This record gives sequence, C-alpha cells and structure tokens, in this order.
Amino acid sequence: MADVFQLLAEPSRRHLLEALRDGERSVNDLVARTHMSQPSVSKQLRILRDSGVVALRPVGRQHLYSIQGRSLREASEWLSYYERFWQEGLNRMDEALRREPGPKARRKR
Amino acid sequence: MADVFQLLAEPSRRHLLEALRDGERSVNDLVARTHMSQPSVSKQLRILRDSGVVALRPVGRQHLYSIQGRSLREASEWLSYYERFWQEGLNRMDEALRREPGPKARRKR
DNA sequence: GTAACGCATGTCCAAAGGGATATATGTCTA
DNA sequence: TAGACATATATCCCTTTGGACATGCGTTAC
Repeated sequence: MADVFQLLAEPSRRHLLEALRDGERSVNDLVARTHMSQPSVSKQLRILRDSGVVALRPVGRQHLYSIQGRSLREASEWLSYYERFWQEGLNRMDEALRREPGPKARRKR
Repeated sequence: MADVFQLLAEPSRRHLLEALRDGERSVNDLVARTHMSQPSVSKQLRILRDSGVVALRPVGRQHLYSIQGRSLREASEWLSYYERFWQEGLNRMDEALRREPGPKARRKR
C-alpha cells in the first residue's frame, strides 16, 4: 500500500491535495492557497510526488502539479470494507449481538 | 475531522481495524491476530477508542471491541472528492489540457 | 551578461509518538 | 482469601518528521 494513509495523515499535505482538487496548480499558487512557506510546500510536494499521489509538469520556470488518483484509490478501497459500519443503522454492537445471541465468551478462532 | 487519517496512518492500528472487520473481538483475540504485544494492543485501542473509531463492551474480565463507523465515514467522504481522478480514464494532466488548450503559462487566480 | 524570479534542497531542531518492559487494576475461580 | 487471568497504564527510550532558515539551481527578462 506504500502507506497512503501516512501521507494523508499530515494536514499540510491534505491542504495541498484540496487545493489541487480543481486542477493543476503552480507552487506559488499552492503557497498562496495554503498559507505555508514555499520550502514547506516544495518539501511536501516532493513527498507526494515520490509516492505517486501527484504528478509534475514543468512549464518554463513554473512547476505545475496535479493529482494522480491511483494511490488515493487504494485508500478509498481500504475504507470501503467499513461502509457497512455506517450504513443500514448498523451501530456499536448491534451486529455482534445479531451474530451471537448467547452471552458466553468466545475463545480463539 | 479530528484527524482520522492520523489514526489510519499507523499500520498497527489498521491491523487492529482489519481484525475487527468481521465483528467484536477481545483484546487477547486481537493480540493473537495482529502479533503485537498486549500492552501495544491496549495502547492503540485506547487511542482508537478516544477517537470514537472503536467501541468497548466489557464482558466479565474481557473487553470486547467493535468498529464504530462514524469517524471512518468522514475519511471516506474526504476521499470521495478524488474519485473522478481515477475514473473515466482521467489521467495525469489530460484534464488540465482539456481545460486549457493554450500552452501559455497561467498567472495567479 | 546580470538580475529577478520560481522552485528545490540541505541543515538544524524540537516535538510527537510507538514499542518494550514493568507494574497496577479489576474479575473470576477454588 | 489467594491466585490466576484479562486488560490497562506508567515510564523510558529511540526514531521519525515537519517547520524555519539559508542556499543552490535553472529559467526568463532586461
């Protein structure tokens, strides 16, 4: 999985990805939109790029970054296993109670 | 958002959540399934519980944990904004090229 | 050619956080 | 009540990593 979640854990990186939602942006654009320092933006973009979450297209002296969906998809798919936990009013332990009517403790496997 | 992604960033916590996918588990169950030490399991479960990602139901001297979908849903919804980046063959900069036929550099805003 | 611009990188530092170990707390059993 | 069992917590250590700052490198403009 190359730890996509690790990347998304950092608010600064999420802000960058949010700023890239509606298309390519230059580094200076991202600096203005995220209120981060330019070196910080470059540093985090580098990390995102090494992980394949964003792509770089140089245009003159500008570097235009855009989102690369593939890695994010893995995270989304991981989370999809848990959809049932917030659907159909499936709450806390309702499901467990449904599966195991008897209160007897369960042993390994 | 209370940083759900921060929680998911740690592999050990993801392993715990994976072990909880098919229902309630006791701490010892989780220790066996994740190959983590018992104190580590308890420590990470505590963090997950404080964030509302899992719920605790004490039964005798066992503590049964289960998944609480609400927080995970927020992460899933955040990612849903990026679905279009891996759908419809939307690649790298295709989208930008589509939006901006001229190669002239873009200035702020 | 030189200066301004756009971006990347290197270095230092301090804070955060996970694991290991030991120990405390609570519950069941004999 | 004693002891085994299930889990939680406390402390220490060590690694990771984000930000600030300074600087390097390539590109455009004058």
